[in-house]
Amino acid sequence: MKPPADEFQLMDAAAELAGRSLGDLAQRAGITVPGDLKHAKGWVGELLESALGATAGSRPVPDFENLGIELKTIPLNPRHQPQESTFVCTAPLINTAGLQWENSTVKAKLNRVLWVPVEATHDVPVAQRRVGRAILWSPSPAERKILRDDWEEHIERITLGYLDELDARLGTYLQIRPKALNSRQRTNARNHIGEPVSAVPRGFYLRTCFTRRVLSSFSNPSRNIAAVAAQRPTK
DNA sequence: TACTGATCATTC
DNA sequence: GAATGATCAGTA
Repeated sequence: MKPPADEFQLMDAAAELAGRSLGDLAQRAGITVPGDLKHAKGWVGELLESALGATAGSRPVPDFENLGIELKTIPLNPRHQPQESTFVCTAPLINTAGLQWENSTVKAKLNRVLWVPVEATHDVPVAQRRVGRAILWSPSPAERKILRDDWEEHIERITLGYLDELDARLGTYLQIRPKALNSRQRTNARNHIGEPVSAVPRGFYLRTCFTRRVLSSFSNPSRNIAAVAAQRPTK
């Protein structure tokens, strides 16, 4: 699939995928469907990237670089709600002093996201799972503020060298969790007195409750309108 | 059953 | 080695 030239081409391509099965998409792309995702955890995401012409590869930039749009597949449980957290990007553990939210990778990636829901019921064979309607989303001012506050709290802990305190329970919407080959992997970091130390690599993740909010606001128009209205300054 | 910490595959 | 794509699986 060629990279979309603009947002409309991307949305057309995404709309064309709605209702199709992963087996269908894989066949078109000439890709074999894995029996399960245990040893192919990124397979669905990569299939959708291929189907929509994403270009970023493994660089820390949005998938559709020219459009500034990030592609995220979102696994749905049997009730068709998001069932997993969403990886955003690697968390920096060194040289974090002076980092600003405005220049952060998190902000760049979440500024505009194409969410593509995909059925993820374990009982259903991977090939039979269907793609849902894609949503082109940007954070509301209220969401932006919370994401920024979360990010700044995490970065401050890292900058102060309190890595031991980094914990998935911190952060309202944005959390930090291990992002590694295994628990033995290490990367460079600094402790609270500025000495070089080794630490498990971390990543930023969006909590499941956050993606549930995002999707439900789109599937329930009145709720979405209410959310927008609530942000309008009263006068 | 929801959530956190652990893990798997691939690319550059 | 570090970035991407995530889901798995044990436990609270």
